[in-house]
Amino acid sequence: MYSQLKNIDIFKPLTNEALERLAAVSRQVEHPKGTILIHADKTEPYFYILENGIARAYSDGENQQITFWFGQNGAVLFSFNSYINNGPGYENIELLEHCSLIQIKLTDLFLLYDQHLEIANWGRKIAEQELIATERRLIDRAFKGAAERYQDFVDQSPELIKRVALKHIASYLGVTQVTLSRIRATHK
Amino acid sequence: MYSQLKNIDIFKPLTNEALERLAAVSRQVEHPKGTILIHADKTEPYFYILENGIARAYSDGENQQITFWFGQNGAVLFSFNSYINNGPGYENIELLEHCSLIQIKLTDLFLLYDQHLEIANWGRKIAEQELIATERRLIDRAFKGAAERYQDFVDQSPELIKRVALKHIASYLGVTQVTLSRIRATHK
DNA sequence: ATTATTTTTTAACATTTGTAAAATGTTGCC
DNA sequence: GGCAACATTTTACAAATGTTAAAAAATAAT
Repeated sequence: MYSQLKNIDIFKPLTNEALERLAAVSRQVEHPKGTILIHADKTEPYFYILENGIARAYSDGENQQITFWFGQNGAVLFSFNSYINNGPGYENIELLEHCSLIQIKLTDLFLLYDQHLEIANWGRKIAEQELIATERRLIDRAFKGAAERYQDFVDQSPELIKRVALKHIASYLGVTQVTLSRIRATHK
Repeated sequence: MYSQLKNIDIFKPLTNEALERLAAVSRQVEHPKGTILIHADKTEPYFYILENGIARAYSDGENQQITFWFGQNGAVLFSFNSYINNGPGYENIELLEHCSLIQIKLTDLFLLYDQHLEIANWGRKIAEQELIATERRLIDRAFKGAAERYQDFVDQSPELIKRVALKHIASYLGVTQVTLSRIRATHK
């Protein structure tokens, strides 16, 4: 396990000693495309790191499903509210392809946070990086039109454009699929 | 300083020992209404906790200014990108009233993060709470219309409605001031 | 108190985006 | 191949929001 974690970007800042502590509570899992790894309204007990494949987080509304996050190689994947407040979350996470993941039980991870300074700071940085990315998206929604957001997405996530259904990308960008189609028809 | 921090919500989970370590690097400051405490495009060296008063974070666009955050009693206040990546940020933070704040130098805080397990986890939780709040807002934008977002804001932040200019609230809610006026005219 | 300045509302019109439904394209399976 | 299921685009129309400008109201300054 240790030698496997070593190759994943998110673990690279860690010393060998910290990595071993994490490796001791990690195990590798694989799940087929279509698996719902995290369920809304449940307190989910696991934290994952995506080794291979892609996933999306979405919430269910009245008559729509909103995708608000995509994860690729190296992304951390967890129920925000289970992880942060130990309560049921609002998001589902679906694997869009066959995925291999590192799985860590949240109780094990929390124990390490309370015991190991370096791992606590590693967890702090994970939250901070997610935070800054999420706030950037909120601000981009205000400053950029839908067409520009689409273009940014194409530029910054060429893999996702190829591999993810446009209906998911549309809701991620904050528009309907019809609007996204119109944008694509115009800007090419 | 120690006895002062003790009364601020955000410090309450801490043990006396940790609180003393933080108190040792904290100092109280006051600034008048209108002060720009954090400047966009600058690496800001301080972290603040708002003791009294209200503040907003905003970014400047071509011909508009977008407010994307409000802080009240107990809020943490810092340049995201200075704090997280030690680089210049994108936000300005303006005090909307005369404010008293606790000021901590980021270099001092980072030193504590690297020395003190409890404080590292305290910092982790700060980022996590901001993260979950920010993501909730992003999702609310997708599921709720502008009128409902306004009503939620009125319900959840009655103080801000009273004390903050509507033009700032409009951009916080993701609409123009004209649209907010229309919503207010209809829903009363 | 009066004037000046800023904020908020209102109006008219333009634009964008949404909704619903049909048409077309794609994928996988037998 | 051909059918079924699903994804994407297109069309026509409706609704929501934006833009610009001006009036009204509120706030601050002298």
